[in-house]
Amino acid sequence: MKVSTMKIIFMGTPEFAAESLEKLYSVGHDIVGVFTQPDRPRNRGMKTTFSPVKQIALMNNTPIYQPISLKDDEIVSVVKRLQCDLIVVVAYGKKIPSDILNIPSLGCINIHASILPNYRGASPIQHAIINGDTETGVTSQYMSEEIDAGEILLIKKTPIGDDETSTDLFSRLSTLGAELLIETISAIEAKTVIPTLQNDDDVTYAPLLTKDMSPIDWSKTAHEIRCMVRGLQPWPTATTIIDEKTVKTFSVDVTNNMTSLLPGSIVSHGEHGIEVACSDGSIIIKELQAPGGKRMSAADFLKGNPLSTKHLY
RNA sequence: CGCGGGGUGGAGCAGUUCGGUAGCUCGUUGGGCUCAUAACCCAAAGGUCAGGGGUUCAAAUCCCUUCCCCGCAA
Repeated sequence: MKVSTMKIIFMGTPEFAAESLEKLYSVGHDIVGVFTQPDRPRNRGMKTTFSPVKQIALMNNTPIYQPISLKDDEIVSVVKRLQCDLIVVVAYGKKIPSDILNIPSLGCINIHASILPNYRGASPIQHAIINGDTETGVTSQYMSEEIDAGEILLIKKTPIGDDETSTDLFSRLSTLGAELLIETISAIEAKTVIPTLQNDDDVTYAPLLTKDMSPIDWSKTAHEIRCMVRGLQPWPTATTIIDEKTVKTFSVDVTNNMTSLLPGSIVSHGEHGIEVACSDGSIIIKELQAPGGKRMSAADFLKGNPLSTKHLY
């Protein structure tokens, strides 16, 4: 793809954003500065690790900025001094104040992992799966004060696979988002895109996921439970309690079996997994993870953990 | 030095509190049974108990230490 280079400031933090940044470099844009969240001690052992975006920026010798807050006159003047044409924000992790949004001549664009105005907010990918949607996508927008409420530039759609987890979708949409970003920049440059206001009537939100959402509610339908299990990965993950152990469930199948047992009752268990009754039939837990242990098939789990309960919670 | 769980034949686990014959559910291999089916029966092989050091007549088990895995928290 032929594009003339543009001076761009990139703001982003996680893996999802890193792919977009890589694509910008590979297409040949001039990245004059990268903003990412400050290094913090994370993970076991509290070791400080660099964000995926920072790692990419380091490899390309781009100046990196990790301000604690963007609402800072000094930061505003730093952004001005970089003299960029465009600011690109992908999963940065903080709101961008209007003082900064107004700086670049071509504006400030953002890649969001849903078909806006659906699923504004922190977890669009997971909510699309949890709700059982069959299609999602990525949207590029001009940024507005209100989060994810800007004028829409371009949209790329993709079907959601029946087996797909949020982890899978994250990976696919980060690639799709990177492609959309490049196309959007070209379109802005060529002035071939007409920004469209979002339709307020269609707005939905995808709030931050929390651990309270983890426990599986067996009184839901098999389909609903399966969507939760797929959507809540890799965090916070759907859980259930087997013999007083809270186990994470990673993979479940919907069966055609009808059962009169109460939701949560174990219908059968063995080589095929653990079959559990829900409101409209049953599902089979195929892959799980016990406390302290690794992820394994339900069949393996049963070899060392014979069930003594007849009910899950 | 953030908190905690774990490492035991090929897989999943018990045994560690209170040191004393290496155990369970599977898998594998051989045989039997059956019209047939690894469904069932019989038998066998397979282990540096994560690594190193120490205590002891004796260590999977107690003490010190290194490495690796997992969860929480951020």
